[in-house]
Formats: sequence, structure tokens, C-alpha cells
Amino acid sequence: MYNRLKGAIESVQKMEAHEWALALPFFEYQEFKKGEHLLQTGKVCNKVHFIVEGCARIYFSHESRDVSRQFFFEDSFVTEFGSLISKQPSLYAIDAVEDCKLLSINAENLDILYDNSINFLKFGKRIAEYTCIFVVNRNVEMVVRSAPERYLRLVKERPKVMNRVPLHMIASYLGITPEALSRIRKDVSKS
Amino acid sequence: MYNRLKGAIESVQKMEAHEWALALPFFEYQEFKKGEHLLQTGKVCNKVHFIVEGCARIYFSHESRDVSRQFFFEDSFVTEFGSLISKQPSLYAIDAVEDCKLLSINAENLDILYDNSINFLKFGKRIAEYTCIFVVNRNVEMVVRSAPERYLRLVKERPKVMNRVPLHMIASYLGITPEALSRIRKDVSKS
DNA sequence: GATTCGAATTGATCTACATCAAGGCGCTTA
DNA sequence: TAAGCGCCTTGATGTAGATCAATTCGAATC
Repeated sequence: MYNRLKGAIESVQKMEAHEWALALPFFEYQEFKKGEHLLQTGKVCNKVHFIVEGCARIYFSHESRDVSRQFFFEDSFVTEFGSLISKQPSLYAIDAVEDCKLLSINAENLDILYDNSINFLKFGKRIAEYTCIFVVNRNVEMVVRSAPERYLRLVKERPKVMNRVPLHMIASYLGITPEALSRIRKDVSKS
Repeated sequence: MYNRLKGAIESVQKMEAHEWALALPFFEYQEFKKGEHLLQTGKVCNKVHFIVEGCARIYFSHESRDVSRQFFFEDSFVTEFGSLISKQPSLYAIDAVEDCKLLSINAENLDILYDNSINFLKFGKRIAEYTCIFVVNRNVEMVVRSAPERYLRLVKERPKVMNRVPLHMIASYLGITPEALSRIRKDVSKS
């Protein structure tokens, strides 16, 4: 389990042995059942979670409807940057789409890590940069592509999302209603 | 001029004297006339620009129409993260909306800075994090607010954009056509 | 001062997707 | 086995904003 974590981190930034010695004890194992919240709207986010197994999502509520912002699967990290960094109440919630096994580090220990390990600092910078690029790209996709195009790209590029996330969550992620997604799927399956 | 740069950087991360001694010589002064390109689509971005005076924007072309992604004014930094980091040809262009006076550092020197100054590394991490939060927030605004709401928020929160950027660029930034923006402005001025 | 050309406005029409309302289908829980 | 309840689908209608086409305005150039 910890090897999975090490592998995921080293794919971004190589670490020294002493850095692992410092870091690994900070990551605590925890489990969440499907539907449970890793972070609730209005609470300050003070954790970064590594997903060993399962699926989680960030979402927000708007006019009594959930809007999914992003989905996360095994071998990736989930947190709410905005709240984690600003220490302000989160505008977003994180919940388990499937039962989740996590290795989680809290904000205080993360800061210790950044202050005492230059490679973790580099790791943090890279993660933020990649996230930034990813989010910009998603922005552009939303502007440039039609709803059916966005759906087809999701099917092609992120099959895990299609296979493991309920359609109504996918609909809001694509920026459309469940009804619209249903019709798009019908059209696509015809041709 | 260099004091403006120092001030902008120190508002994010304090630096030591030796770090300034290393960094400041890396920043070269340059000027761009309105309409000139700081970065062209298809070229690799290898600069980060600090705007001393003027206004620049990142945009891309889609179906023979420009879509503005963001506007930048004096005392802020402009670059195209995606291309700068991946070293791949940029999907986006950067041009001068007004005549620009810049202090620019190239990618090689930036890497030297990150490798030899822990505070610049922290600075880089923070900038990426703030950018990430800003971009996510913009995403959400696009989904949650109607076009008139987005327009009114821009008027209120970023008057510089309204005062110094042509309307057709603002329209594409808001995700609508110039015609739609014109009608929204008429409606708003009535009430 | 006349000319020009892009920017902005205005009007008429079209369309993608939302909204509202009603079923059906498949899980869970008893 | 049945009851109940989300989830997904389907149909009818509504609407925000796009598109197309034509002026008008305004700043730069000669």
C-alpha cells in the first residue's frame, strides 16, 4: 500500500531515503464507505488524501442540485486546494463515489514536509502546476466543444469515469442535465 | 522598475539578499507595441513576463474566432504554464492589449533560480497554487452564473478589464458573442 | 476634411439545451 | 416476494444566447 504511494510520488519527483523516512509515517490509513464525506462544505480542508482503492469526487451544490467538479481514482491525490491553502471554509465537498481506502496526511504534517524536504517542495510545486494545466484545459474544452463532443471525449479519454460513476454525476460534470445526457447517449448509440 | 518587481514577488514570498542578487540580473527589460505577440501559438513558451506597464492577454483561436482566456495588467506575471513546463508547442498565444513594458526571465534562468533559491521555489509553488484556485473559481463561475451575472461581476470585481480591454475581447472572455454582450449592456443600462 | 476599416449596435431568426412532468427499470430492505 | 425508492429515460414545451445580416459609430490614415 505504501509502495503504491511511493510509486505515485516518485513518478512526479524522486525522493531521498531520509525524505521517505520523514514522510511515510505522516500518512494514516483510513476507509470511507460509499456516500460518506471526506470533506464537507463549510469546513476547512486540512487533509490531502491518496486513494489506494476506490473513487471520490469534488462537488458543490447549486440551486439544490449537485455539480461534480472532478472525479478521482486509485493512485491519485484528492484535496480542496483553495480551502487547504487559505484555511477558509470550503466552498466544495468531497465524497466517496465508491468505498475508499485512503492514505491521508494532514495540513500541519504536510507543512513540516515542505519545510524539511526540498524534493517534497518540488513535488508540491509540480502537482500544483499540473493541476493548473489540467483545469485550464478543462475550461477550454467546456467552451470549445459541444455537449456531445464532451461526452464522446470523456468516453474515450476517461473510461474509468464512464464505468464507475453514475450518469447523473457525469451529466453535471459535463455541464448538462441528466435528461440531456440521456438523449445524447441515445443519439450516439444509434449512429 | 525593479522595485515594482521585488514588491510583487515579496507580497507572495520573502526573499534573502543573496536571492535577489541572483535573480534580478535574470530579468531583462523589453517593450511590446499594442497587438504584438509575446508568444505565438505553436511556439514553445520559454519566458515568464512581469508587466511593469500595460495590458496583455492569453487567447486561442477557435473556428476563426479569438477566445480570450485571461487578461493581465501591471504588477502581475504572464506566461503559458502548459507550454513552459511541458516544453511542447503552445496551444495559446499571448499578445499586448496595450503597449507593454516588461521584465522577462527565460526558462533556463528560471530553472537556475528554482534550483538555487529555496524561497523562489516556494514562490513558484505558491503562484501555481493561487493560479490553480483562480482558474477553478473561474470554471465554477462559468457554470453557475448566467451571462448577465458574469458581466456584472466583471464590472464590479475587475474594473480595469472593463476600462482597458475592447468589448469583443471581453465578450469571448465571458463566453458569449459580441452581439450578446452588447444586448446585455443595453439591458443593464436601462434598469 | 474626406476616407476607410474595424468595433459596436440592432433586428430577425434559429437551435441546443433546460425545464417540467410522467413513466419504467432495477436495487435494496423487509 | 413485495414494497419502496433512486436512477434513468422519454416526451412536450420554453428560453438564453448563437447566428446571420445590416447599419452606425469612431478612431486612424491620408
